[in-house]
Amino acid sequence: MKIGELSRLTGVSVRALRYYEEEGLIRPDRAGNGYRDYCEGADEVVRQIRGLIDCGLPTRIIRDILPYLDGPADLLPPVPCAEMLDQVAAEREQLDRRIHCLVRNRNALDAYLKAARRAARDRT
Amino acid sequence: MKIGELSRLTGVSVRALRYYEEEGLIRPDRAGNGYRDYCEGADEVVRQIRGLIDCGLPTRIIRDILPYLDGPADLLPPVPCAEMLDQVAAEREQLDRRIHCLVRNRNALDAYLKAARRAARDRT
DNA sequence: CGAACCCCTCTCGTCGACGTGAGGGTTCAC
DNA sequence: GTGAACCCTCACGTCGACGAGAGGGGTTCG
Repeated sequence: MKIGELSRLTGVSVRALRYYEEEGLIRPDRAGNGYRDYCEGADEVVRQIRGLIDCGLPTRIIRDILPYLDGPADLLPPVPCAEMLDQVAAEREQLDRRIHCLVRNRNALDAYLKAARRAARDRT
Repeated sequence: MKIGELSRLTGVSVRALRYYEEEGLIRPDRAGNGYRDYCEGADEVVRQIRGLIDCGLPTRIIRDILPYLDGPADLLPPVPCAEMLDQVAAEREQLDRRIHCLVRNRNALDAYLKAARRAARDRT
């Protein structure tokens, strides 16, 4: 798959895809003419990356945890030394904190919307 | 409360606090000498803001939803016109998408950690 | 053959969220 | 009353995540 197609498939700009490669997030191989050649399933990886960037994770951290997010296919832990596990666990905690923050605020918005809609209904 | 104290209390830099004011996220009043005077509870608001910024929300959106996050105290919906409710609902959906993304990835890390630790245990 | 449409690299610009002084007033302890 | 520790307002610098364009090559269609 060439970069343009991947871009259309994911809604991520060509420039951004090249940037992700620069940052080591994704590694397409190259065709004879120098064109990037993305493998099957690259679109899911890109959506994954986009989601995490939207959630405020810097590319450095995404690069670090991406190997462990590829699903149960390769759950064979690649060289799990203890410090590395600690680091992954720390990132897990970071994600957890973000989740708690977002959930709290989503719930607050829900409560507001509920109250506002009831108020609107009562006024009719 | 002066800005330095609030900074120490929240771990947010003085510069960032001034920036939040610039962006209309928080409105301290001023003492006679021109010093910002933050009210009781400002620290919680600041932590709120920090959390959302860490989660990738731009200040513009935080400014929009902040009025509806202040807890059940003022659940009296301030002027809820229909389009505004739609916009709040849309922001709610945005939060929800981010949450789903983070939860999926946190779970993936959990699965990895579990497998890795089991592997480590089995090898001893 | 040439025009249209891909793709490449490189470089400079931009935007949000601050960091970092410069230059100057305030308050408090001694 | 002076030095240290705050505070203020500009204003410029920075860093990450791209946008936008220059300059050039590949391929496909009529």
